[in-house]
Amino acid sequence: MNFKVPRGTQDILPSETWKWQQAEKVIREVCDVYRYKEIRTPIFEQTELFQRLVGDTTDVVQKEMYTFMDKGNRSLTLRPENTAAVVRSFVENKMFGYPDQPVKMYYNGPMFRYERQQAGRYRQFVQFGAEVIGSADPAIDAEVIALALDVYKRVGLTKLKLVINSLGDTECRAAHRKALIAHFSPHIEEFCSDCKNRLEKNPLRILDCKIDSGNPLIASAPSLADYLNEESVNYFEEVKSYLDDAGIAYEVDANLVRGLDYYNHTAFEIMSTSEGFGAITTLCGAGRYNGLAEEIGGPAAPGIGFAMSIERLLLAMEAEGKSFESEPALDVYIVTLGESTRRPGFKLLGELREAGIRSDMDYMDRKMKAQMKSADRLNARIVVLIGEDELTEGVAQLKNMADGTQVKVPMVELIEKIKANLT
RNA sequence: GCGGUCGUGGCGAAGUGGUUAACGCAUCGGAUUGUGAUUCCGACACUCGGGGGUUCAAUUCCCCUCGUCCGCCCCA
Repeated sequence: MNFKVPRGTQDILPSETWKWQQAEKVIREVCDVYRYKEIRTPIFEQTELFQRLVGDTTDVVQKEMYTFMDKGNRSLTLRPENTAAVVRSFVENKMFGYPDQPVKMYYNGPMFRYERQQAGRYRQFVQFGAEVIGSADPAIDAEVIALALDVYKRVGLTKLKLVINSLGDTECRAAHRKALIAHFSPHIEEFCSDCKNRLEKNPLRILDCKIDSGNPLIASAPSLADYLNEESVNYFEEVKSYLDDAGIAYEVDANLVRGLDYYNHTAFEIMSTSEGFGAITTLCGAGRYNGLAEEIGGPAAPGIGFAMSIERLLLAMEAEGKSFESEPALDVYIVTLGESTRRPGFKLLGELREAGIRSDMDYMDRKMKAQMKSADRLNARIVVLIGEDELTEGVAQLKNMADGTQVKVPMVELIEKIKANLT
């Protein structure tokens, strides 16, 4: 074979699509209950949108984007995440003028990041996410968290951990940033090369560094929590109390920093605690992004949202031994014997399908025995057998595959009989 | 971008420097002129990811390359 899927991508085969459809069905149902409406934005956007909103210093923008020039010499990028696009659409379509505020939306679709593949990480992956734009009510933060958790709950996941933190507003982040630079600067030589770069660009990320996590300067670093202003502290307290009221357990991690620049105030992650899940345990990442709409010329419109990977949701289900209900079985398999019976069989097949009965027949010119085998393998509940004799008699054999019983039924009554047998 | 691992039929999986590359599953045909199980019989890789080299001889040794999976960074 000369062709292969591009690295980091995968085919989702017919034998696998059922569980994807089930996962997506759960998502739609939960979002419907929460009154979130689906939004579908393009797969690619202007490169600058991501540079501006996701942030120039982030790994996503610096080394993970699929960027290309189109024939009009425009720089476009396959979306690495979808919040930027949703905010763009919110502003572009003047959703801030909608009477029902805040605007609650969800999306589900492929995202692209140029990374080396490993368990639970792909170059093309599917993210489901929800965004609420227009409200800065701490209750909506709790609602968004609850929505994400409900999806996991509905697919049966229980080994989860919710971690939250407050990143504060721009004012406290600036003060904290200054303090971090002052703290690390004198000793920056002790840190890894990435952290040296982070010092000026985004010192907050040093706290998150896995390489330098043992360095005592990390533990002694000024905590963002100490720099939160009163408003930010109050907001965070409110969010937590809403979670408490909702009976949602969480863990506060002062070092939780998200990888994208636009986050402020509430940040959270949902991780799998299932053993043997692999190195990557983050199922869902999220945060509040007040000010993002203004960043691209829109009005002040605070927002919050999360994104979760369907691949990882499915992996987590597997790790916890959870699965969806199995696919519905084939109702009827038509077995024909002899050339003259094929056309009547095919005609019957059409009638069955018109009646909404899941049915199929042989297209491989198989012998009768092999057709029966096919019916068995396909898990057909009923086999309708038409031979030359049945044809001249105007009947068909109706065989119940579960108990092996077989009755002769006049063709005119066949569909009714089958329906009765299937219920 | 870095590190490790692996690459044999549709799938799983042995194997050896040398005459016809095990086996299991699946598939197809037959034993059974029109019936799903089991059993039995038969069929099914001019070829061992690709290229180059060493050798009388390479699937097996060496190099390169492509790809897989896993891990690091980072993330979903």
